[in-house]
Amino acid sequence: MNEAVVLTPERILEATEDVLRRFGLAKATVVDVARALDVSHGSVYRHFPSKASLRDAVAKRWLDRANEPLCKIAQASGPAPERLEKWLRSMFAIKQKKVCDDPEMFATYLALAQGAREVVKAYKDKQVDLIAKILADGVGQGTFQIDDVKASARAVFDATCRYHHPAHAEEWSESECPVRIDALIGLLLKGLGAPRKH
Amino acid sequence: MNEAVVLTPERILEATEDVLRRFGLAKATVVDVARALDVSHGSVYRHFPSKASLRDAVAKRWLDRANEPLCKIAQASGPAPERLEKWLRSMFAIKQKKVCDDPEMFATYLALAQGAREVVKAYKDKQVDLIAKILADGVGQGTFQIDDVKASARAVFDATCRYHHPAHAEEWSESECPVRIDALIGLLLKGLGAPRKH
DNA sequence: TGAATAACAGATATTGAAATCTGTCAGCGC
DNA sequence: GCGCTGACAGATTTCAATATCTGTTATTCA
Repeated sequence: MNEAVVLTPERILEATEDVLRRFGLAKATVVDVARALDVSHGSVYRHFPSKASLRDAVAKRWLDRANEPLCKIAQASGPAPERLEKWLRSMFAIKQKKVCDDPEMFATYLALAQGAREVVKAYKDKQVDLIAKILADGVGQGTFQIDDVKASARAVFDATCRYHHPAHAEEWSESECPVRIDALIGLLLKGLGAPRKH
Repeated sequence: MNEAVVLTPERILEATEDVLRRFGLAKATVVDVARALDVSHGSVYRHFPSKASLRDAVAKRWLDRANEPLCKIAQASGPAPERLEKWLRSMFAIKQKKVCDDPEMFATYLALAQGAREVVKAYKDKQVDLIAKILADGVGQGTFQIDDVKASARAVFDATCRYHHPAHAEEWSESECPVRIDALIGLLLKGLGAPRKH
């Protein structure tokens, strides 16, 4: 009965992800999670005040993991336009990969995210901050001409929403997508005041 | 029994819209439509081969009606940048108005549209064509600098998706929306090569 | 003493039988 | 004859009884 192992929030989150993977969001219950850990479901409530808070924590873990590579790009050095393009393409690629690799799990996390608005908002705000970081670098380098960095970062985030917001995930596999992404990124870079080489 | 009035597709569509308004998409049945027209439901099937085709026709009517004012703007004359801005803002306003005025009916039509992919695709393509028309005018006027008008039109459409795609309708009422729309439109106009008169 | 439990109430989900709906078609009546 | 009807089969939906789940708490046990 796992008597040597203490029950931690971390282990509960791990088990919850397993249960979600196996049963999906609709079928996953706190009782399932407890069963997977071989404890009573009451014990789970000692570490998370509600099922909703447990779901929020899982969502946060997932989003934070997905954000890691983007943080690295934003904090790197180099010409801002290239870095912004790389950042955007990475973001699209990360999402696209998640859908392709395991559409079912993606759907599960998507549904999960819909109930964790606060967490999602923080995640989006962080992404806008990362874009703003790159834009600010570009202004410093003279490659971007921007009045309001924060507002422009938000505009870039909004403008690319078709290729990162999960509501549009179904359309990411269309064949014209890459060409359209190229056109969009080109338009945005030009709008930020970065002359396109070639 | 309405003996003087012939049963036409038009009358059926009218009745279907009424039924949808009253019962919503989930509850609306062909039997309801027939009852509203005081005919047997078999008669409806004389004019529409299936419930799906009836729904498609209703969706098309609705979308076409919504598109009318935008066609006018695209076909008007005047400086392209101003016209594009007006076109985009009108598009946002039309959608936003629909959500505000009757959120329930909007949800109904949204669900309806999800099942009428062909119709929706045609509608979107038409909107991209309208944008392309304005862009081409701008190129002729020297106010836009664009390599590929068609691709740029699509990029503008994609970039503004957050403010016209119904998947984002819930966010349209947020207080920062207007300011974010301003930033987005500014960025796009700059990207199209139109110098902003501040 | 403090982490875990087991029993519990109210809320939510499942299930299968009954009702309704979709789509078809032979026939009625204008 | 032509447009409509009404009855029908199979698919889908409803509904209410039944089971399960969430969140709480008094109790156990180490």
